[in-house]
Amino acid sequence: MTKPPGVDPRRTLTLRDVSEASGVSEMTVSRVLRNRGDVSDATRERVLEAARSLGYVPNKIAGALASQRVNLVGVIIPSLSNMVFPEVLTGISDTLEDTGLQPVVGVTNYSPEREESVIYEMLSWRPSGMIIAGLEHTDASRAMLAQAGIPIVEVMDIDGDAVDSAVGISHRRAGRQMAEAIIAAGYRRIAFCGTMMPYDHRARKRLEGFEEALHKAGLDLADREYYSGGSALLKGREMTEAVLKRTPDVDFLYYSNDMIGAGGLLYCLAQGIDVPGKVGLAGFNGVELLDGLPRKLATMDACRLEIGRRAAQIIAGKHEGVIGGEVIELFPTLQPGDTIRPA
Amino acid sequence: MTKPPGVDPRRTLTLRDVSEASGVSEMTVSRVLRNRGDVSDATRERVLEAARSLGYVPNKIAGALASQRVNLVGVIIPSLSNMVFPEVLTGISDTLEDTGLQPVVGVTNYSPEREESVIYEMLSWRPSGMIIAGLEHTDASRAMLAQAGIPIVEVMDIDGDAVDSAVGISHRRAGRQMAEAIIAAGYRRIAFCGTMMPYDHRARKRLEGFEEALHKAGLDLADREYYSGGSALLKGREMTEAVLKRTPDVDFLYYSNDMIGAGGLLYCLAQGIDVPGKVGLAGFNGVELLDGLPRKLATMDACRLEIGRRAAQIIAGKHEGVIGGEVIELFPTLQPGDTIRPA
DNA sequence: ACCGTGGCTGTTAGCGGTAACATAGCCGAT
DNA sequence: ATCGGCTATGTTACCGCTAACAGCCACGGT
Repeated sequence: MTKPPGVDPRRTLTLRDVSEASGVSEMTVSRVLRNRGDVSDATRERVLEAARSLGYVPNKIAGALASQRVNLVGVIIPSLSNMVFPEVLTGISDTLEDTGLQPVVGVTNYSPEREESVIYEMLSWRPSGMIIAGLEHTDASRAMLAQAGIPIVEVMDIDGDAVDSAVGISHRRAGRQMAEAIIAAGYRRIAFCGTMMPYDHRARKRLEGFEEALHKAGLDLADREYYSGGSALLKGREMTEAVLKRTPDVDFLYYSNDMIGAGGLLYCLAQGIDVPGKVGLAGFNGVELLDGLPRKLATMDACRLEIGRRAAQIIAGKHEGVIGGEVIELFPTLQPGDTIRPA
Repeated sequence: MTKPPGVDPRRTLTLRDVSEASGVSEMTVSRVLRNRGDVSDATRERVLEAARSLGYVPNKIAGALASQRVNLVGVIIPSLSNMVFPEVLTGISDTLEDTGLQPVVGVTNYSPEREESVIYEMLSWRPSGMIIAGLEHTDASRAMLAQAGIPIVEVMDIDGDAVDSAVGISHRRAGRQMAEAIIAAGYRRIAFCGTMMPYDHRARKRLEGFEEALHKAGLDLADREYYSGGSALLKGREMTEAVLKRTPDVDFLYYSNDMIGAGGLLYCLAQGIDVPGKVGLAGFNGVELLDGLPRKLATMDACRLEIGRRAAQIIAGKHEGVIGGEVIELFPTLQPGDTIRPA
């Protein structure tokens, strides 16, 4: 808050101002504004009227300090441009809505150091709980979270050890399932296109599961291509072109997300390539965007809304007193769409 | 992590704990942790070591109350799923990065009532400044913002009256310019597809400017179609089909945003419609997504990053002492792409 | 009349920091 | 030796609100 020097006639108001304007003690005003304790209707009316006419806005900083209670829940995610995370956020907000808790978002840009400082910053506001994407954090981050004495929910992923609670899917399993479906459909020359980001652990785990299943079937990735930055749709197009030129006998492309998958799909259609006959395609996430494409891309839903909801429920529940970490695994369903040929 | 002295091992730590552990006063610890004032190197080291080994995280609530300073900037936007707003946010974060200020996001879902309560909630944390999308707010909202005694920047739009400062483009003018370009290219049977949302004031203003320019040229909208909810890409496709079936002689479709425009483009291409020969198309926003489409959609950049940056600069500047509302108009450029035929 | 009771309101003492001022050494200049 | 001027550290008084408890008053039962 900027404190203007000198005597400011528009000094920010305090309980005292409302108390003087309504002729009762500050405590009574506080009670009225929080709907707590017994206050007579007459007094309540007078106080509310005074507060309204003055335009009083309570100071939650002081309130939080005095009551040792903060109705905020920190939510830390890697990015806002991924679409996946806003959806998780939606699930969180919806569920928190009627608990009196409020989400506060922090973004790390997939950087562990940045994540560490965002965690530190958030904890310094003493939130009631924390929801954070992923299970991979720096040692310092984990220590801070563990020490904080508040419920922590790590979301999206359950392949690893949680600090406290976790809600998510097994990306390794998801990758495996997709590979199995692809193999079952008869594809054999399978390539992968994905992000270069070393810190997208979930994409990495999907690929690991995917390759594991390939190996089990005696196969290897026929080709692979990575990108970073830029328009995902465009990159998908470019990577697809690169792979198909370099390894013409590829008959399936597995993308680390739907956006690049959509780019690949548009490329194939524009080139007149028979999808899914000559080349099959699959992505990951089940983003809404896909509904508008000329053909439906095979994908797996990442249960984003549900993850947000369950995470928020855990926080809201603990807030009420429960303790102890729990791990909730959700199971994504494979949506074959129109880009894997029927087995 | 060393176990802190005292009865409750998991009690949250305070300055006093660090002070006792390092043998100096709380004040000195406070100075070290904020890098303020003169502290000898020896003491500094000792304090930092103690703080680190205890895992102390300062309590910003107490700090803010005592110092009357909060390094937060409230940012209120209608939605996170629009892509436009995350980009504005990026501009804001980037600029705020090295000012010690930190953005805190609130989402209104295009509801004025929700906006009002988000404003109230945010102001109750006494932020250093506030950035809020749009110029249209309830009377109560405007009053709160005006009274708050902090810099307020309304962003995206400058067609209207600002509470304090504003940074944005004229959507009315943007609509007009697009109409003029379309008319100049020889199109005459022009239709509009857009959102139904009554509170998307900027889309409304663009349409108003657009129609104004049509009227000036003696034209009227040949048809119009609205949607709400669902996948924008899909809706664009459906609306386009509906318009072209209902009014077959339409030769141009103006979309209220790029996403539905992209859907329309994909539909036209799939139908083998000659774009831009038989039908021209244009959207609005200049979203990155468009780069990946088979053909480039005509659009106008909404200067989102720049808006975020300038808004943040204003807050950061005022924070340093400057006062007085300023209005900054930015000028979007028309990107004709491949979907308006050359004039 | 007395006391207990319950409804309403006020008083006191912090919450965990920080601003502002006070103080203790230590130095060199007088 | 004295003093002023540093630098490094400590002390005090809040910031604006709320938990916990204290006080007051009207009322009804005995």
